[in-house]
Amino acid sequence: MTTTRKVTSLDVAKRAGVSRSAVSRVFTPGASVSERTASKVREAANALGYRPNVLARAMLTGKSKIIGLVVAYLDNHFYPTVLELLSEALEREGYHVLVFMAAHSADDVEDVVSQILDYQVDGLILASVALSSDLADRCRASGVPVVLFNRKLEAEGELAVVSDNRMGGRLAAEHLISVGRTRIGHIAGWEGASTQRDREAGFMEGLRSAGLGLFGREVGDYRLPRAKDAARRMFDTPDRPDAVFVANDYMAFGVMDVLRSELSLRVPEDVALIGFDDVPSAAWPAYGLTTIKQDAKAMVSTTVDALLSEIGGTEVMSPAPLPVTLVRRTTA
Amino acid sequence: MTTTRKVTSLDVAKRAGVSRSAVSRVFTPGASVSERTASKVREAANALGYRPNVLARAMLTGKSKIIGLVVAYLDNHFYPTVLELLSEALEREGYHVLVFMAAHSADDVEDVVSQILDYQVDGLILASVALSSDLADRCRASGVPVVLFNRKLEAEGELAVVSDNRMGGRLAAEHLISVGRTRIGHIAGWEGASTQRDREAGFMEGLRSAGLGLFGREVGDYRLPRAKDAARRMFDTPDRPDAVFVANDYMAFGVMDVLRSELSLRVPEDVALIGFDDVPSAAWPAYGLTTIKQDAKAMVSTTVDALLSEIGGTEVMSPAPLPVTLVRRTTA
DNA sequence: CAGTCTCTTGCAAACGCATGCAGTGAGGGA
DNA sequence: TCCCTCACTGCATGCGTTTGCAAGAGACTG
Repeated sequence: MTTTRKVTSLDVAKRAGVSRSAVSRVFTPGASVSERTASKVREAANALGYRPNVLARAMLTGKSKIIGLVVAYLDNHFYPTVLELLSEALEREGYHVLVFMAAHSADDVEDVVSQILDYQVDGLILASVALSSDLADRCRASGVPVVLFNRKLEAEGELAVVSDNRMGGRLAAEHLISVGRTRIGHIAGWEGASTQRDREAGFMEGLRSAGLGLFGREVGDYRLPRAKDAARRMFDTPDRPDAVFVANDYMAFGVMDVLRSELSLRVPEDVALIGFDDVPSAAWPAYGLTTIKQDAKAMVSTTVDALLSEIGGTEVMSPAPLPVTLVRRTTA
Repeated sequence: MTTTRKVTSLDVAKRAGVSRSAVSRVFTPGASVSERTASKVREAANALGYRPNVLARAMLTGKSKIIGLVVAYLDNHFYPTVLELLSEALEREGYHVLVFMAAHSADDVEDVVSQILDYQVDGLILASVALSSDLADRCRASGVPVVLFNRKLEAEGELAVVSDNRMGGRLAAEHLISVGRTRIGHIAGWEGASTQRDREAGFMEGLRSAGLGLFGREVGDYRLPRAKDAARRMFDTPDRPDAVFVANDYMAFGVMDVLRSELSLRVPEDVALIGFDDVPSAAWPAYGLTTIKQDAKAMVSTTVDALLSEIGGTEVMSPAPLPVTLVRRTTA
């Protein structure tokens, strides 16, 4: 195995008969170089297969062009979609994404963010994970802008991009009511999440406006097995709801599965179902899930805009919650 | 906004009353430091919130502890799963994952890999993307080990981790035959992929062993809309197959959807269906997809082992194709 | 008590690049 | 013709680390 030495700007400089500075400038947009040396350098660079070392550049400029992304629920199809969009959007801006999986414990997030900061990331996106205010301080101290995606912190002034979850919950309630349901239950996600709190608050508002109360409530923690258990508890009884608002699509699939397959209930005839997110598979005919759509594209582009602005040095406020819409399919 | 200066090893050194080398050694496992200075340094580091700058370390040691991952089909649930496993496994070894999305064009892959190399990654995992031999050379020249995941190159001696796709195809054929089907079709994935070629080859072998030929064949390119079109072409006719082997689960869902929802065919009564991968949703009752299971965990750990070995300097050969198994559910 | 060995520690030299500063030459105006 | 301007270029320094080398400090042996 021929251990090919790494080719540096000096090699290129020699071959092109110029100084290291010259080749550096050729690869730095906006620097002052004559076309003549530029072409000499480019030629030499191509011949040698030279490309600037991003890490070295990062040390010097303090900009690594990498964004840390921590994400927790990759089994929920909403997040792969988001990851893809995010990655594309950031690549378009010359950034790249360092991905970190967070277990769901706060300790783990702590740990993970520490590691991320070691990489001198230019920015940090936390998708569906909570951030201790302690940690937020550390980030701020490191000068790393942070934006929370699909989660917000009540107390702190953290930058957060969210949908109008409250309105979404309200829409869900109104829709179930509009199709004539009256015994309406709710299967909640993880109660520590702002999304859950907001969706449920809006949902309760909606019920209340119609003079209805909640017929039943179980917690699914945004996890599939728990959601199925929740469904079993809620429906394996004669006195059951005729409609449920499930806090996200992913859980709704599980709920629907136990309803139809285990309990032989018909959806929507026996029980109407509405979810939240509008993940791609919600549209698949096997589910045809009626749901509240979060506009993932808008969320992503808002996130990227906000983050890049902060990186650029302009302090920015959390954008308004993004609009959600009811997507009516067959389950309600 | 208080622009907090970045805290360096020198700051810690001063505070602890030692040299930069000392603090460096404290953070370098296996270096020679007395417990006394070590604790002084640790204390100072904690007080200042110091953590070594990974990028600076990377420059010097040449090891960035980051692995580039390029991935193309994130909508196919197999890959989020893989990403999660991969990321966890690598984090356990002290590595982190820089993710790059590749469009499906070869040009794009070229571009993407170039960018990855700029980050001085220690290794490269290409999931379901082809690698031009030109590019492979560039990587080798940079001394960056590459392993292909779920795809192999016929010609080159590239490191590749794959399942026994041929055997999988054969198992699929044998199973469909064993449940009494005789008019058996195939909906193929992208024909440029080795997975497709191997699965189909094994499948054809299986048919041939039973004296059967292929009843029909369409191409779905591993994309959902194309797979649905393929299904429409294959089944919207009186003279249709009574069973289909779909080259992966993701497409199989689409196929099943058009069969049941558009063409009112019953699965498996009218047509039996078998997929490949065993993604999580294959087990969901709404589909209950019979399929050939790829052991994602095994694939990932083999990949990580191979990559780390190569990074460690020991030349390693492509491992044998990993065993696959038939998972029988309700569609065949 | 001198000699040797082992354990620590600081010094200084890298790593690959960007950039302020000063210097070069050419061109243009007076 | 002279001087000023301006576009370009090279030098040298610094980014935050790691690490070979040599020197100091004990500890131990004979």
